[in-house]
Amino acid sequence: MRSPAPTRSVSLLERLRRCGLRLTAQRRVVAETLEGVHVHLTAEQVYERATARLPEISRATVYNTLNQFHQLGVVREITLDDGPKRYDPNAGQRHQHLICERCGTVRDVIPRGAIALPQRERHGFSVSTVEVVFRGLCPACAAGSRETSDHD
Amino acid sequence: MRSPAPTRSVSLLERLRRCGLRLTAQRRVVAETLEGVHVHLTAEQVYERATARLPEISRATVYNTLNQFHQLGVVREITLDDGPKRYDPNAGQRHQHLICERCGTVRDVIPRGAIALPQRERHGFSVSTVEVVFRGLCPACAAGSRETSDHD
DNA sequence: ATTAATGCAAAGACTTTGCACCGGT
DNA sequence: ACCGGTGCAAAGTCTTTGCATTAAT
Repeated sequence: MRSPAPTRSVSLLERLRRCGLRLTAQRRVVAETLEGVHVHLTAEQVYERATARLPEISRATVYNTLNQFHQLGVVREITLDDGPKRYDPNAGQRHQHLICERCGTVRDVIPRGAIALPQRERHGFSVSTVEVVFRGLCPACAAGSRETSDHD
Repeated sequence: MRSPAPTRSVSLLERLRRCGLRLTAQRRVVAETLEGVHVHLTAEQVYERATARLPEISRATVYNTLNQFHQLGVVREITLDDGPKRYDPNAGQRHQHLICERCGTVRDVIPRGAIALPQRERHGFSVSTVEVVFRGLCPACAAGSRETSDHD
């Protein structure tokens, strides 16, 4: 095959620069941590992984950074029924979530058709967005055994 | 008109008794508080309203009670992106939610058709439930003025 | 009488914040 | 050099918990 296309859509880091944020080691590490996985991590998990690459990083910075990313719209926040929030680097791209009820893993799924609420069922609300969450068991958990999360 | 039908589906309280829970004033008040509104309250709001009827009630009891109700499946928990959980007395009945992005009000809407994820987009997950949240502005907020919640 | 339920306050989980120092630009 | 960013620890928000007391059955 030919050389891998550099079309790899702008990296998180590049997008950060464009937003006027300084390119610090911490932000780089947080961004890389998020981009490297296709499941959605909690702030604590990001902190753990970031610490492996950059031991001095602090929790506060991880939280701050994740919030900044979120505000910039480059990362999405996912709130589960309990436990901490998770962060999804795949923002911008409209998508829905698949959550494993056993291990908590969160994955993206690409949307099919638009889901709309009929006028008469809107109770007068003006609807702007729709979120859909599918819950079930991930392959690993459905397989029977494991209880762990983080099937990277 | 004739006398109102007593068909009023079993009350929360009655359901509690059937679950073997003791019928205390606290539980009665919490149940009544939840049943009286058609928007979904936070634990704190339930506590406030309950206190009006039963001054001695404690926050702990409100939280405990809401959790019990949830575990019994008579009340549903709703987690927003931020802020505290909300409690929906309309469990059992399958429905979706309409959330006002300005004031945070949460209302129910009755489902239309089932929403399914095509086999090929399931990433191996076995999907058991689907949750849909519509976000927008409630009539009051859309109207322009107010910023308050709790349009009972 | 039994034993679950309550109230209180302390603890816990998760997240944000104030401030002095550090390091991109 | 400037000023945003970082790290630390303290504080904040929401929720749970331990234990002595109270009350439903």
